[in-house]
Amino acid sequence: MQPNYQPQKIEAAAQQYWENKQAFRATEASDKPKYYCLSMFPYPSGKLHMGHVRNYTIGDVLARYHRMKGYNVMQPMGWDAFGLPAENAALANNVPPAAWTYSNIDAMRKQLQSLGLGIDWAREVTTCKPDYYRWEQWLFTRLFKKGIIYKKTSSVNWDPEDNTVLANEQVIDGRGWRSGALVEKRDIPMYFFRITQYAEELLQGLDTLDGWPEQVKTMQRNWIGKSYGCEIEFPYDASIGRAGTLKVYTTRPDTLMGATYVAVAAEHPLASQAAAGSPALAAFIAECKRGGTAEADMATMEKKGMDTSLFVTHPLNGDKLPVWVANYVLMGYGEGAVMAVPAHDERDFEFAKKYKLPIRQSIAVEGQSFSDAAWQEWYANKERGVCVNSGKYNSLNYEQSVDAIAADLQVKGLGQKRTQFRLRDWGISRQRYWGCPIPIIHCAQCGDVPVPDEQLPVVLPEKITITGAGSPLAKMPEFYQTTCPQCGGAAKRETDTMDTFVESSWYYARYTSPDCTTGMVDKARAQHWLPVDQYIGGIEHAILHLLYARFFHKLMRDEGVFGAPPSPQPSPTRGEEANDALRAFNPLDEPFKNLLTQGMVIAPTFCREGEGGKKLWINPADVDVKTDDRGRPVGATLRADGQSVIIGGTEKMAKSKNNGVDPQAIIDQYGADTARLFTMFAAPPDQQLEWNDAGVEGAFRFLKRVWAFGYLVKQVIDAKPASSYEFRKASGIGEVSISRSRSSDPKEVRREVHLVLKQANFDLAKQQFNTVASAAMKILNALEKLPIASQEDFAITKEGYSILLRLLSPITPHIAQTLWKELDYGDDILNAEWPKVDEAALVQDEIEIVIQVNGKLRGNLRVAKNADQATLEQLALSHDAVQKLLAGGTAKKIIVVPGRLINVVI
RNA sequence: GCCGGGAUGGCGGAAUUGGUAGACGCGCUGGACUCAAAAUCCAGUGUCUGUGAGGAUGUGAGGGUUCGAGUCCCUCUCCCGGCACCA
Repeated sequence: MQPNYQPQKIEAAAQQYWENKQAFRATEASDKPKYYCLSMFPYPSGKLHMGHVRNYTIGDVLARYHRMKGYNVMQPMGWDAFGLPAENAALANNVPPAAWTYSNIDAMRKQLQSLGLGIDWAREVTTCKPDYYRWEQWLFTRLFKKGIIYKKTSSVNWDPEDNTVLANEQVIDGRGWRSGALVEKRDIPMYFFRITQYAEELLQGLDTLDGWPEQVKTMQRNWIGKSYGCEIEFPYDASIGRAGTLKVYTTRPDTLMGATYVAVAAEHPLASQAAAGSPALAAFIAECKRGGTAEADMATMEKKGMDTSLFVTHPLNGDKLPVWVANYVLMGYGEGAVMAVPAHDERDFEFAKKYKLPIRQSIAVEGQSFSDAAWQEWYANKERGVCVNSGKYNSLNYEQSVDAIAADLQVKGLGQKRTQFRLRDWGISRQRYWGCPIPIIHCAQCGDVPVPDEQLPVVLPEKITITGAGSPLAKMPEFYQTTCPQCGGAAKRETDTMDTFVESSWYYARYTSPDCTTGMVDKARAQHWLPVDQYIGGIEHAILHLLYARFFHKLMRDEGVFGAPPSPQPSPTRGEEANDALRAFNPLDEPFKNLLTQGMVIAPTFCREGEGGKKLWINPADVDVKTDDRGRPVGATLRADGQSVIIGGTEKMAKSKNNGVDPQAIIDQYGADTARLFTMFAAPPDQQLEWNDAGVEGAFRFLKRVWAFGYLVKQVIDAKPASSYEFRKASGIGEVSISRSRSSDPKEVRREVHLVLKQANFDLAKQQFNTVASAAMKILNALEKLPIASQEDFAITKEGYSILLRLLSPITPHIAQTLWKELDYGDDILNAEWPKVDEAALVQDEIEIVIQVNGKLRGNLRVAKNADQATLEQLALSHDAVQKLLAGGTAKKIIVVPGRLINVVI
């Protein structure tokens, strides 16, 4: 055994050992319970970043821990290989997206392997390969025939200079990122997944996900946004062109009597109709169409509107209400029109003040007085309000007035109660090249015809030149010229590709049988491995990816992909009790049983002011930070020139701030175990992780101590000592006399080790790995204090060290495996049993309890473990500090918390 | 703007869920070893005050509940994630 810790050497050897044994190959043939551990697959950008290291280390810790706990673990890896960056790289470097992607995958696979992850690489899935996307196309054609996929027009960001659709991130301050042209909204036909048909099930399914963070479920609930309200129709007569009704949806029908105007979106038919006779209005509508489609922009822009000079009739009181066009009303939401109640909606209030529209109070709250001078919080309160100025509805509360108003609307045929979802259907058409081709053929005779099974996959041509303008496939006749599968006539293939969220919505299922050539998955293997027992990924995926994957799972279930009958679905008509039975987790309904969302990796930033105030960002690796004699930073200098630099904030590692740390550099210098230990130790998984070079050094130092201690144990083992003298000689104590203080008492050390192990088990259950790492440090600290001067000392040391290695094994597998074997604990720590707490070792005769006076710490006492309450009270009262504060008086009350404290109230 | 989080020493964080705030690590200070440095080891380290034992104070800000609050309630500030075409 080497006396020094040499990570490069032992990591290569351990990885070779696992490779030779095919240690991480997962098969269905096992009598152990299965554990499917999945980390979100990466986009193959070409370089591993710290976020990946963190994500995959967390997954690997869970996978290895469960293996030692006796599970048959499957941990796969693959590539989310379609997407925009490949096209951007093609533009920048003149490399075809396919070639760029495949070489990135090769580079990243090597990097991931150097981290020592326990991955079954035989299950690797690459989404840009036809054998994967073929089955996505297959599902598409089924869903198209079923009507789950349909076509409609929808708004996109249009760059009028490049004649290209832009992604939201390509729109910067309302302009195209490359052309700089002002972006406008343009309506184009797209394919949509009817996810709204599953809204109710997606909502109710959240109740079965006990293993998901409450935070994520709340975000999804709010995103789906089920609301209870009314649809209301405002009639108009032939005086404005032709007679009809304007339909709106509102969650506040109780305020209907306070409605003073209605507002429609710029794209609404009534708006177009009014614009025909008004150039000013037409100009305003054109202005509304300027800018991008991102919701955040729409919600933060200044609220603007214009009167159409049209009027509609209030359905209950017959008032004439003006129709306005407003930029904050969106055609894609609800009916594209809203009734405005300025007195009880903050947005309508602002709008009414700005355009001097009437504000009419229709809700009152006791003890509050209404004034239209300024908005007050209570105006929108629906719990405490009652109707006023509302005729026959006066003094009714929210529920009563909604019932009464809905009933009256229904009698008139002008409205009814309706539940509504905020969730919109999922548009998946992309006018891009590097994505999965949409398997549709457009025939002048037969319309949109799905590509027949025998013609799948529709293969994306990989030899191509990207220009950045327009859709490349639309310029390739050899791709789009085809014949109609139905009539055999000349036809045109669809040239749009699918949203890359489609590929990432079912990869978890494909991993169960990546080689299956007869369907999306092999039914038996999918049933064996699904659901994913533990899914790990960034919190930024809390809504979109995780919602789409849940949706896809249900689509596959209903298509019979898993080969089991679908479970009964929740339905409002089944009643609450019937639905209760569906609140238990069902692997056919939900793909991910447990979810862990990790925080981002952040790092300090440094910069200098360049010309014109432009900031030049400097990599932290090139900076020396000076501190005062207490360790507070007082300044920083650039190592290259010794001149000072500005210390910026701590931000997400990003190219734009030049504060990234290359994981490969850390692995090369310290080894994968150090990188893994630091990322686990520095913060709990769900929090942000601040990168810190000194902390990395600390992790490395700890592993060196672990190794050195192992070397010492090995020396004692090899010496085969038979007497106290020989133990002392072998462990290096020699003749030095030992005073057995509490920290060097063998029984106390053993107690400490088992106590820490107990806490570590608790922390592992909470998935709080930073304190598991600190538990390992505590165990080593305790063992180092115990002199090995006897057989008993050595037995406790060996037991403690075996616990330490097993605790470390999931986090730093290479060093743990190497030492496990060197010290003859066994051949393979992967299959070692997880250590058990010896409760007998924890027992103490005397315990320490705290004495408080009025809740303030005043001292402590060592008392017999089973002292009774009266004894404890007496002991507390006779305590010096308590006597002093009592000053001869008596205690009002004594609170005894068993095993913890006594609080004397005076 | 809307939805969801977060804030604890010089720094990352801990506190078994209302019971000793600051575990563990980093940094810093002093010491040992060394010709010296590195590495390693030992001791100390929230702040203020005191020679000292000690005392006061302290978990983003302000208020409240409680014998007792980092933890529960109310109000506010700042920071982060998402907002449907980045993945």
